[in-house]
Amino acid sequence: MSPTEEFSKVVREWAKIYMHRSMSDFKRFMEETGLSFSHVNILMRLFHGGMSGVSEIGEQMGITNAAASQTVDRLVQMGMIRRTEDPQDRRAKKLELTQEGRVIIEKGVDARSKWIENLADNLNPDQQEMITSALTLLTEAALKTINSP
Amino acid sequence: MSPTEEFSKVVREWAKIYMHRSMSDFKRFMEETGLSFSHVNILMRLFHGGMSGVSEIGEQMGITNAAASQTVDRLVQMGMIRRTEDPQDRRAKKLELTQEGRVIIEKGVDARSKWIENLADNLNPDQQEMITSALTLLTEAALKTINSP
DNA sequence: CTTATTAGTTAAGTTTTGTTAACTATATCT
DNA sequence: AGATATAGTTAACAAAACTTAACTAATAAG
Repeated sequence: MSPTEEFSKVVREWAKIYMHRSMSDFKRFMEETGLSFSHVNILMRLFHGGMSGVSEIGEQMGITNAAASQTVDRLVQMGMIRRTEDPQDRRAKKLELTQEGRVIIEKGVDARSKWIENLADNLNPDQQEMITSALTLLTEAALKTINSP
Repeated sequence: MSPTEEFSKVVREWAKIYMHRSMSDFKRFMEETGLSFSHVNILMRLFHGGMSGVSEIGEQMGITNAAASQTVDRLVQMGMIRRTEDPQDRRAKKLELTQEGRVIIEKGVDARSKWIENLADNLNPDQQEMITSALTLLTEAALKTINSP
């Protein structure tokens, strides 16, 4: 196997393990909270960096305004999202997580981080440092490909 | 930031980029083929390593036998799966991809690999080698944590 | 000012995906 | 052989997640 093939293979192998773990964590989280994939998706977006409009959510999820409005409404009824009138433009709504919503999502995010910390415990400082440099390199290379698929 | 925190951060950063890319590729693939998440899931499992029973599919997806049977039937009607009687146990069915199914899934898998090869082009041989060692180490460490969450 | 656009909601109906329950056919156990 | 278990299918129905179309309210443009 050529070095590049080897590279390709280990990238895929690591991704397979990481994805498998993330997916099963995600699935368990959905079962525990009674939230659907779309629900978690929306709450995550509000958690990281916030977001204003109902339309924006629809656009990003590739669904109609109406569908987004209904899903958001469901989350409002569950007490996960607070929906208030935007004072700048009173047609629009400002969406943000409630205390309850934030706590639940935080719990999910923390659970995911914990596994990585666990991983670090199985690696000595030199190894951690080497992996850190390697992944930094990889991330930089990936960012370059974003505009050249 | 401590070396371990740095480690944790870059692992998450790389995962974020990789996942984002995988997800949008996956979504596009679903749109192009008209297949649902569950459909692709089943076809992928049959593609990698094959699988026999309808029940096994149900178990792995966390749905009932009946639901698995219906979804499989849908894929048979689409011409993606061939469903034959298992000669060893005539109650059971042997499921495998048809030519058409295999070609479609292969196309999806190839598209995903292509990006990684693209990535390699942005890295010189020394960098590739270093990343290969790092990810091998990381994968090994991850496998150790599987039985100790 | 009045017309058009934009943001969001609501109602009605469809599609997808799942469940439960009843059934067929084969295999296994005693 | 006869009772029981297993693999899968089918029918009837329920829930989730969409869509389209009609509607309200606020803003932007002529």
